[in-house]
Amino acid sequence: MSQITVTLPDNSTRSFDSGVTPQEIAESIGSRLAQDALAAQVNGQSVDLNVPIEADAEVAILTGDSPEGHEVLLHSTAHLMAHAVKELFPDAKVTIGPAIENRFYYDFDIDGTFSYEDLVKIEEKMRELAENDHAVTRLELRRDEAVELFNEMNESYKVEIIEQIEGDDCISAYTQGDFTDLCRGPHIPLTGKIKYFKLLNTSGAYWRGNENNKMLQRIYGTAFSSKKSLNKYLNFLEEAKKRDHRKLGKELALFTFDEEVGPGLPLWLPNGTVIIDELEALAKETEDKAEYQRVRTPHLTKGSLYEKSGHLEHYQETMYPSMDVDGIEYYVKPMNCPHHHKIYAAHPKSYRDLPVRLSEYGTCYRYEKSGQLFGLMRVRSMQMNDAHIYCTPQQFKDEFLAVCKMYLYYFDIFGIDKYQLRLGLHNPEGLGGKYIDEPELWKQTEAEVRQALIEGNIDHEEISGEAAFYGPKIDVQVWSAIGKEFTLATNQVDFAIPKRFGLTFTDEGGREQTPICIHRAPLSTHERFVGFLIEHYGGDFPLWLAPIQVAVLPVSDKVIDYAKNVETALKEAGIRVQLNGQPNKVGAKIRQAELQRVNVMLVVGEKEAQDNQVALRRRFKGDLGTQSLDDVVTELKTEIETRRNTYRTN
RNA sequence: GCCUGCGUAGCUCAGUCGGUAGAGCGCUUCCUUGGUAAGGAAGAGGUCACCGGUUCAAGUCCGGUCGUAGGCUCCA
Repeated sequence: MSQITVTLPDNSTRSFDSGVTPQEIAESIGSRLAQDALAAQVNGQSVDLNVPIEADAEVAILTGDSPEGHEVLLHSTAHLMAHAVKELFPDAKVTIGPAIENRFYYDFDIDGTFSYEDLVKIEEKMRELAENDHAVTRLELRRDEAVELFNEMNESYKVEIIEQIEGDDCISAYTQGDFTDLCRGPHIPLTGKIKYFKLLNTSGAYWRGNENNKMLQRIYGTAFSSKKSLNKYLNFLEEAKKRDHRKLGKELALFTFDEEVGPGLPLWLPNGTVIIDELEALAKETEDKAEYQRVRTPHLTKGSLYEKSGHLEHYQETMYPSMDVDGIEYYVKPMNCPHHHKIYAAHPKSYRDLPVRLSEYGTCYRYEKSGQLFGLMRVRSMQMNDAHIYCTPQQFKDEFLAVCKMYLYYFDIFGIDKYQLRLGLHNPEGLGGKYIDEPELWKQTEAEVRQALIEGNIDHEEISGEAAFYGPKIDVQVWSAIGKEFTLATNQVDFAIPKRFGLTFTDEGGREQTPICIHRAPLSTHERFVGFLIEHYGGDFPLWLAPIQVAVLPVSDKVIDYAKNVETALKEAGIRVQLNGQPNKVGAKIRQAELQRVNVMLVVGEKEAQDNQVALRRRFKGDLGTQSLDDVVTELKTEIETRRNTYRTN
């Protein structure tokens, strides 16, 4: 028998007989590794542990600690769950059951639904099947054999999948006990390797995600290779719930919804409005520096404008129904762009006027389907941090980059470091339908955008079929505390609508030309951005954003007059202050301030009153001793004015 | 929009077998005047989401509507 050389991840090499399996390699390294091994990677390809290796190869043994190994574990646990469901509900048909980030799911076609009690039973059955330690074996079939096998089992969804698998590759299935499932693999070798798992929740899910298809029943679950990491994940889910902006929004009295007002229509309470005002102040300051001009436009507009802009054609289902005014159709506006185009068109433009940058905190209304609404993150009335930049083709790259840089400037202020920039491109099949039919312009604009990003050294990912109907766009994705993904900032290039609106400028040679338009909303909508910030900060806003910046806590009523002086001094310095004059002990007042997440507490008693001092206490830092009132005011003012983001030290 | 769960005081929640509603926090008043996360007492506060049905009797059972939660799909 010939020998082969196996290279391990630490670059060490070992010799084995040809035909050695990853399991045997793991055993030769150590019994602990052999026990923990779930699958292997051979030359970067994930494979089962019992696949013979015939030639020299790079081999990595996968345990649940690696992302790839964890994925195998999750996927195998999905199979275990399907196995359990088939035992308990023989009429259920299996469909798909992939691993997703830290979780897995499996969709079943069953009569009725899964109840919470069913979940408990399924989990029990899974434990039983795991303890039986069934071998998981791979089966390789020709297409016709596979169709026959799954037809016999009456698994029509699997047959549909097999028929759509491309290429002539053999089709694989995995069997454990009485359960066989179509699957590419790899899988763990024994069900006994699955020890720490939990089913999380159920939901409906359309077959292939298409709402015209049958609704299946989905079960989500999770699995880990140790009890510790499972508990860590479950604990993370609990902690995330505490950061949920809907919960914190209620606790901190930031916003509310009212049944009689309507779903998706938030009411901003005074505390939340403070945050919005601060964001607007930041945006105005930044946009002034970048030479934007502010404009205002109406909430209502004739339908004919949206016919011209293409919104009625491309966007109508997310617009509120029209209203009849004097026999003419009007709509509440879903976007500000057509109005801004009209402002551009109000006066003739020379190339000397460009770029024109029009900004507005414009209120828009969008009819989102009821099931889509989600706290502040997806609402039906919203205020955008919107602007449209009109420029010459020569100016385009610089303007585009300046917009991207503005995102990064904001993200730095807010300490947002987990985000992903996505460049959405058109796909040629969508031309004339989803996308404006200008193939050459698409190519040219996309190339320029890509070039601008490269020159600006801005990391991004390109996604085909994700453009706006009038041009390529950049979305900045972020994740909420509970793991939902959202588009925060957005930035779109529009080479089409300015032409439709007849927007022009006169160039150096006296010729009329059409400007390019950049749509941009770096701070998203007020609603979504505040929702995101609540979760980002976990309710502990930096001082400049905090609705209540300072709480003044008199030790007793004897010093209430001095406490009022302190309050006045802070107010005069432009600091948002709350005096707690309740007849309580100072401990109780501190507790109240802490629960409201007030970062700065000024305790004042007779000692402080004597020589104009305050005892400073800060959240996460505790008692910081007595200081002069003037010094504290100066310090706080600086912290607020510089929008410092570093006070939280834990 | 679709599937499933939930809806009781301002908030968090209890309410068993169908017999007309409870706690803690918060709020108001009074007592206490205090030194870094809860001092004490009393009081007010409810169309049990809404509409209808079953029943001698409905917070509880049934149907519908609205809202909300978790998903599917889309999006700022």
